[in-house]
Amino acid sequence: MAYGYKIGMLPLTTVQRLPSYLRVVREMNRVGRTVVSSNRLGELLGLEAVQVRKDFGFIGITGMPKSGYQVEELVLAIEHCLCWNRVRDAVLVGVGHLGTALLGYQGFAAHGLNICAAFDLDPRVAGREVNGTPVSPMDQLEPVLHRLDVRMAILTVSPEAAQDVALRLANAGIEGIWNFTGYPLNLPGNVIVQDQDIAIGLAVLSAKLSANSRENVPLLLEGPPH
Amino acid sequence: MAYGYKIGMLPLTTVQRLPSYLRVVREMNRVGRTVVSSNRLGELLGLEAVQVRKDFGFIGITGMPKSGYQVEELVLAIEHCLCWNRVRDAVLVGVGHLGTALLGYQGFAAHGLNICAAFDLDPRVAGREVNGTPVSPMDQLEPVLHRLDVRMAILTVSPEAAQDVALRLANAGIEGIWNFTGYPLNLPGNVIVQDQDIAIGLAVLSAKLSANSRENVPLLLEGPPH
DNA sequence: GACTGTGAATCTATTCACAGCG
DNA sequence: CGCTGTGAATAGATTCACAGTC
Repeated sequence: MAYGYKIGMLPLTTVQRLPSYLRVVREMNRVGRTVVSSNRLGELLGLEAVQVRKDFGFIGITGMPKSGYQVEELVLAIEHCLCWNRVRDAVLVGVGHLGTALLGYQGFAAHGLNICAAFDLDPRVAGREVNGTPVSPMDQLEPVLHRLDVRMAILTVSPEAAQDVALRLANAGIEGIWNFTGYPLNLPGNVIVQDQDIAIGLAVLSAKLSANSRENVPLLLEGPPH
Repeated sequence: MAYGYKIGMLPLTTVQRLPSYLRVVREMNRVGRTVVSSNRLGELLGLEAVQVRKDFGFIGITGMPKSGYQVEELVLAIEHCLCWNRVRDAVLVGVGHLGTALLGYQGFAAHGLNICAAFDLDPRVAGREVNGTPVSPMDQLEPVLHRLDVRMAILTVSPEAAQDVALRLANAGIEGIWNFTGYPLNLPGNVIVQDQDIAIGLAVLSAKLSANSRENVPLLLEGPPH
């Protein structure tokens, strides 16, 4: 019930690896390389070659014995899986430090994402443009959303405001929320929430660093995974 | 070889859930709540109660039948696991949109992280302070690092510069790199790299959104996980 | 009765081993 | 041969079922 192993027909873990495959094969495509083996890709990304082959099997890509996979075919197939071959509009709510950074991030174009409007409570921010995107006051949220036909929202407000704003987004017909607030949103089941909690990465790194230190100090510790 | 299931003696998945537990129990502690059941925590975080109990077992916390777990004990134990109860210094390299946002992020204090110095190539940025942290030019990286005794670095340079800068950090004695560049770093095995790839979250959300659309359109699709 | 704690069962993901093909 | 593709084996995470305790 809590887990969510599959997305459509793809394993979640496969979907999570698609962006890194895509980055590499796009670069290969750019420099004119036409084929690549699972072995080479695995080497570049720190994965087992079998895993790469299994993943490509899931997204319906089949390679050629002896030579490998067609680079261009891979680019198109992965973009298709993620819908990154067409532009998806999104709105951003909360133009603080992080919201501003995301509005200025150039990479979204390569991921088919276009932030077409932003919102903020602060009257000093609302009304202006931030990194090229017009910012409206929060009370314009519902009217603007009704005009725009947007399915996705990026939530970068404070944790305290997160739940309220998310509910307003859900009621205004938003289908997917990319939640940067760290607050665990409680929404009707038809709204998809993707949590992007920066603290998780920091937690893993912190724990690894301290496990590393304890290795040099006398303490019981498990060896590396295999 | 590629996976990394355990951190010290804790399962990776448990470590990844610790930040959300911590956020909730800190809030409970703040408002004066002294005990909490696994059931209640699971409900708040969208997890099974058993999972919560298993996780707490791993970090050595034991509760009381009938009443539950001591909130304060949980806060201390989780902070201890993640080393978030003492301050860990870090440097940040690459003061662009994202780097600036991270320098302005107030939440790091709650995670025991203090960014004590930043670096950037751009001479217009280097020499100034950004959100309270002094920014030095890139050629000061090694000298400053030798003076500071810092173990961790936050990498927010462009993907093109990522590998070079990471190598310099590794050579200067940095033990852990929090890598926001999306570029797969290739470093000596004693350096811990934690990738924070924003594209992964977007990929999962994109895939879920389009899987959702296809549900309403005629197409074969698996039901929810269970 | 309402919780915790845990072995066993289940489900998922990764890895192995090897057949098949150009 | 050098590569892909895949059934079988293994490892890990979650969930179930239930015994134990206050």
